[in-house]
Amino acid sequence: MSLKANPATADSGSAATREQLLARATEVFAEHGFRNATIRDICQRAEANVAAVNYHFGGKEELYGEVLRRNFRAALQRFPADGGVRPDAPPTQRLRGFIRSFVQRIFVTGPDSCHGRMLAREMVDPTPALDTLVATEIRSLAASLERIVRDLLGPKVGDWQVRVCLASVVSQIVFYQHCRPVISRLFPDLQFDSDDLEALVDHITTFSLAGIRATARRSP
Amino acid sequence: MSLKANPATADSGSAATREQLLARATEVFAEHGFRNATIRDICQRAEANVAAVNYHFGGKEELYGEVLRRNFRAALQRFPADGGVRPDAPPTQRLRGFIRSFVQRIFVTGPDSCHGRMLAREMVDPTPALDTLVATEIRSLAASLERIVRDLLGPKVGDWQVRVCLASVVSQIVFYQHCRPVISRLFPDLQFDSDDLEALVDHITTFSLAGIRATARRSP
DNA sequence: ATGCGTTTCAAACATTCGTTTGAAACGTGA
DNA sequence: TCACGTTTCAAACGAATGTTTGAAACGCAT
Repeated sequence: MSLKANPATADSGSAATREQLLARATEVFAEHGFRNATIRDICQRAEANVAAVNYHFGGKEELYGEVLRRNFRAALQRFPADGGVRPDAPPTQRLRGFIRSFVQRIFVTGPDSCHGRMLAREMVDPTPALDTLVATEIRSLAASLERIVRDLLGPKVGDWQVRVCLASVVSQIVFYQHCRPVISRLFPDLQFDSDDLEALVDHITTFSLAGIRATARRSP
Repeated sequence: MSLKANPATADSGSAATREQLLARATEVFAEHGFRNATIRDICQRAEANVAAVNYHFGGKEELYGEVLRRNFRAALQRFPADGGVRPDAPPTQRLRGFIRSFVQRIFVTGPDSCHGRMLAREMVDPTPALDTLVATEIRSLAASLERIVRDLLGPKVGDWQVRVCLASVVSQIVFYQHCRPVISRLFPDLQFDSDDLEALVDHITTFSLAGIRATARRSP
């Protein structure tokens, strides 16, 4: 609060430092989580001083919040929730689009892969940033899947059945993110190239469609 | 290595201290994970000295390994993998038994709930203890589900299809463990009493059976 | 070139961590 | 009661952490 100015409006070399900090912090937070990530590690990779984070963002927590929001939005922009399928397409196709985009967000390599790992870490050590993320991003994502599932289930199926179907669909996707350490140890030779990924999308879509229809059949 | 004796054979008050350390360490490791759990916290709850962990177990990591193995076995003993269903029962019933036991292990309250949280933490920060756990416990658990799924899929379905079906079944269960922070934020009023739990087992079983059969129909 | 707000920097601060240490307390067989 | 191995304890150690600090370097309008 003492000699801190308004770095947000600065656009000289300061902005470059800010960008480097955000980029490297993304890596470090994804690798170690919020708590175990160290400012020194971030600043070293960004070739900045240890005080840079506090100067530009006010602290570790504020930096983390910005990193999390930024990367989630970037991933959602690269792989939109609808998977490129028109809203007026039949629900089976919309389901496939949703699953396809979600799988891509999970399996993408490179910098965009960080958001999934950060989100996975939020599941075991939630930070205040998760509340914001759920409210601003995840809730609308869930709502878009809910519309698809409701269209598939029909109007007579209750909210509870809808919710557990949502869970059954999403779970099959995020499983490959959240349980990777067990999967890779159980099946060390198992890998997913881009063809396998399409096959995986097919599988999850088929599996889910059958499951949803069976639920609809059993419910009313 | 200096003045450490052989505490394992001691059965005086020393054994009580050891048990308290194991019990309290279970709580603390489940709450904070291996890295963020502190020996001081554990020893304070166990009403023991900070040096007790090093004396009785040799270090934090050894204590953690013992806690993890112990609790996983305890949960698996309380809720056996087959769910109390005979091995010669039809595969649909065996699937339901497997799912039912798994759901109970995930949703159980009290001390036995710790092993699920610890395992969830291993998914984002694997420790050497995970390798042991996969080799000794999880692999056989996966094998027992694989037998069920193979019986349901039939002999003509390939290994890849079997594996993704395994994933689809297990994922729906562990989802409620791994994504609880998001679920509770999306649906704050959602809770699972014991009736809901049975309904959830029904749902996952129905959903999975339909999914597996659809996969079998599509595969050969 | 000068002055001033902005940005960087090395150093230090206050905590917290796992572990070690050496002595004190304890328990038990002789 | 005594002696000795076992267990507990308070204290301290060394390393690592987020943050603060005050000065130095920088950049640009005047």
